[in-house]
Amino acid sequence: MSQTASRFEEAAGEDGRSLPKQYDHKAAEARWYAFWESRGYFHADPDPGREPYTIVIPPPNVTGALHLGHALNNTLQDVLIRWKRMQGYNALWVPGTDHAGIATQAVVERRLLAEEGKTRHDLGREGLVARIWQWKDAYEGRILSQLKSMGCSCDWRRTRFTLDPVCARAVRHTFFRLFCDRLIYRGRRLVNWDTLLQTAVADDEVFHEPVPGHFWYFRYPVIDPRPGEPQYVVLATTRPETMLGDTAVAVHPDPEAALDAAEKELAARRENAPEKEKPALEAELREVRERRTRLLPMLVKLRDMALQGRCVMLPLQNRPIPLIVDAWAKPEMGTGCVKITPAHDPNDYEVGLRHDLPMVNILNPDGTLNENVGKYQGLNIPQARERVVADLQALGLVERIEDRLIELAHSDRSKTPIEPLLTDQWFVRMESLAQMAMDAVTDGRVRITPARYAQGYLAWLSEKRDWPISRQLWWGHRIPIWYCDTADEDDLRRAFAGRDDVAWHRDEDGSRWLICLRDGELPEDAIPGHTLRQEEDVLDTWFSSALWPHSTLGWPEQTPELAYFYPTSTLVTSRDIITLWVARMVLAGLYNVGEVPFRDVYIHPKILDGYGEGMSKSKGNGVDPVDVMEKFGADALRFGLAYLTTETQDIRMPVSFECPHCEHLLEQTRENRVRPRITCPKCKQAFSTQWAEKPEDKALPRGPVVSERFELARNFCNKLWNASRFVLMNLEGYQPGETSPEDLPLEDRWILGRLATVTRTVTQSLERFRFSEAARCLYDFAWDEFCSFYVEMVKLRLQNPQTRPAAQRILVHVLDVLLRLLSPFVPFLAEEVWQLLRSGAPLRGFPSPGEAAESVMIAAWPTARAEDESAENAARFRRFQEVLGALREYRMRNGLPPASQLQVLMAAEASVRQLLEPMTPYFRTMAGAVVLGYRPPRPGELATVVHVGEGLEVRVILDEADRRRELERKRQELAKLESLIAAKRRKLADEKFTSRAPAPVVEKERESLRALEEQYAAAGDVVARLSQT
RNA sequence: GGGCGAUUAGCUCAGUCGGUUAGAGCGCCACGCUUACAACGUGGAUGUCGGCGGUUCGAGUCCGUCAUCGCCCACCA
Repeated sequence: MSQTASRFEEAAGEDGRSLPKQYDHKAAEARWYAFWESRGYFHADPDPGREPYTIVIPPPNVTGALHLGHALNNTLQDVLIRWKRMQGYNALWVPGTDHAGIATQAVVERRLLAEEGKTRHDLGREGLVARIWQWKDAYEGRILSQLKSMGCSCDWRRTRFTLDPVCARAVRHTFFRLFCDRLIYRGRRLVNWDTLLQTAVADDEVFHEPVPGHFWYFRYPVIDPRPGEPQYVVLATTRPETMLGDTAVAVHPDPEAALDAAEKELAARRENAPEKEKPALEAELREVRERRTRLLPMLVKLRDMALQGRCVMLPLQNRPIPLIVDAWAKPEMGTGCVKITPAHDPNDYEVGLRHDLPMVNILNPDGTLNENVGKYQGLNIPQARERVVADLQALGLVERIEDRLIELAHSDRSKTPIEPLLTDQWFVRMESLAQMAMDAVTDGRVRITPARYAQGYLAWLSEKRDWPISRQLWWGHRIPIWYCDTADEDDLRRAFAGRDDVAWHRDEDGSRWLICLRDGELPEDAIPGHTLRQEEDVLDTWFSSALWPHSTLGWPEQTPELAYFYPTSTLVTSRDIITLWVARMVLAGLYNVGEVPFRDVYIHPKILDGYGEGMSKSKGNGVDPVDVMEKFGADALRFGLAYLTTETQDIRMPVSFECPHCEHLLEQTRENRVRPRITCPKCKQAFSTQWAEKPEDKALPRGPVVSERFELARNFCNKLWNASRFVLMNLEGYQPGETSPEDLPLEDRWILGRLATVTRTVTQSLERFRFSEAARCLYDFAWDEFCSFYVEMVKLRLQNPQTRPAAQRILVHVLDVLLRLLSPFVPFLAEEVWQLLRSGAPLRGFPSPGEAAESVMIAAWPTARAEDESAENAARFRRFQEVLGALREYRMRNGLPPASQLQVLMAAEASVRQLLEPMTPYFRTMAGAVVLGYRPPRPGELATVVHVGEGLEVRVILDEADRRRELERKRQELAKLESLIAAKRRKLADEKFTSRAPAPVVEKERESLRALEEQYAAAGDVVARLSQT
């Protein structure tokens, strides 16, 4: 026995009597995690003799500490990995963290500015990156320790970071291969530009939010209008400043046909629309028709002018721009024509490409206007907007202004408005890669659970939009490209002769060489006589994340780990990164390794606050799992989360501040959750929150944020602890031995049968990722069956030296199996009890004893003993439970004092009597009822019926004082039974039912009617007897 | 605009293949500290299963529709 365990044994005492009445989670957690680690239980190494089961962690961002969503994600992974480990799989859980490029750099930059008033340019690239590494070290440490305190059984030797040398090598090899395969290219494209962080961001990193704005109507003068032609074109915009970059005005090629089509569509929609929407559609329809008279003639004229190559004058810039013909201009919208700003709008960009328009970029990377806008240069966007509108107004070119709510694109990271900007970026060509990833799901090589999420995955991939992978940041994998403008191809061939780790081709516009290197760095003078310049940009974080399942296992090296553990088994993640991450892992795995990265993807629910909003740092409604563990324990956190993980529902979790002074719980509201300090309404003392920044706030004790929804799990843990204490306190004289099922009393055979069923249910639930189902099954069994019945009943047998040994063996065995089933959910508690049980009962089992494993986490997962399951035993035990329940109810209803004894008469058929007679002592201990005999009441004996079952009537001897009340109750009962019986009879008299419903259902109804009639007869009999004087 | 999910007790949620009188935890009421457990025990009260229509012998469950809430995708000069 290890030192840890023997010291523990001493502390526990010999018979468990000195164990505390409340489970001390803190002591157990520290003790057993260290024990597991010291034994190397979390380690997994390739072993051809065993089947692997692998999970790679979704690497948490090093931006900050873990929140409750991570706790859920990792709890579920640990449940799976512990379960599979116990099933005998060689179970590997690879841990690690993600550098989260843009997010982490943004956090560190923000802090740098707040605390030191410096920007990244004050530190320079190296300085800033060094700062971020410091930050990363601190938060990585904190994250890993949070995972450990949750009990996560990761193989910590294999901890990876997406920016570490192993992952970096994988990134470089992937980039190099993609480059050689021409699947990576550089091009000038319109991208989402974050002007605060000054980087491109992907569509996925953009969210839309309605903000109040305006619709401005401007007039662009027509150049040299001919008679009958309009003097100017009216255009509408929500972003006036972009007009400075306009290079055309578009009009539809056939405005009349377009209006016809629009009208037709609206008319059709109106036909099918529900009444409520009809007025709105009606109005739209009128509007379109009205346009025919109001706008159509002019649109036709403008179209003709466009075909003649006519121009309008762009005001303020005094630049002629062409009228063009393009179907993008919808006659049914706006003013019917549209200004084209190719460099600052995605749709206009497409128009610009079609018509080969100049693309005038008007923005600097920081969001100020550049040299292309003359006197507006240097203004920021709001300033420029104001000036442009004012200047146009002064020229009389503003027709009108309307208020309007605009769905404005914002950057996920900086929360500032996104500007579409034309820049040089790197892209991955998605066509073939996306198809591979789609096929993997459609043909079932990757299974997504719940299946409905496959739809979004496929829809997103089917767009096959190229993936912008460059980011103008400093924190990340630098793009391994060197530029050379001056060399010719011969120079390159000579310089890199014989090297297979260098590849090159020309830039899209042919102006320069792009040279890609697989490993290491290229010196500036790698090509004699020419100077190389390295690309400044870094790669999108998801580029390295996409490689995670194989890069963590050592790819591109053909490591034994890669060969053995890849493809991994299950990926557990949340739905918001199915496209960003899951899809990209699938395509990267297929491209690099030629095999899918995982067989199963399980998508778990999201944790929401009491208002149904997602939890986040910025909202201030986040919960730190450490706070929950501190208050309730790691096991309660885990069990509580698993219990709440159902198929379709997100987890709604109202949260409270806990006053650190008086433990009062203060419900968190939208209003109070962002305050730096709160005064407890109960004890009137102040405490600080996560928002505390001022020293005087920070000095206050912190009020943790917790949720009462973990109480159920905490109470359950305590219940398990006390049931275990009971077993441990009754181990004296325990002797392991063979037990034959035939010798066991009903309660033993019942609990063994239930144990088998529970074992099968829990196993099947886990196989289908039904975590809540598994947890509920264990909860109900442990509490309502093991504790409330089995333990209560076994107490009697433990007192009798004759029956004690067998009772002990079964009791110990049931606890043993239960602990193993619970162990993936509540590993600390299970281990604590397991070790105590091991010192008192090292040999145990049914029907034959065996030696208990040295830890529950490496014990064998139970298998259901089908031969223990007996529907007959279950039914027999249920009869006992029913009688017991009826007797208890009678006691409570009549407010009998606890010490009083019920006197019971049973009228029973022989078989029922045979069943109930052995239970006589239990009626006494569990219901305070003495069975006087198996007979009907004698004449004059005052009694009432408390239970009627098949072949059984249970009566209780009545006090004269209770007669009236009981009479009244029975009369009410009769009335209720009467209506039930009437309904039942009607149903059975209905020929449609009896002829069409399946025979067993009809028979069941008949039986049910018979039972009701018996109850009715019995109650009637009681009424008759009690009514007599 | 397209898609997904939800609506069951005061609150948070289960409810398997359509089949007895619809469940749990918390909260509430009554009684009880009985040597495993008051973080507990025993018992109780609480329901138009969102509305309407349909299929069916039978609907919380299946279909249609409406309402409300949440999420995702696309788009809006």
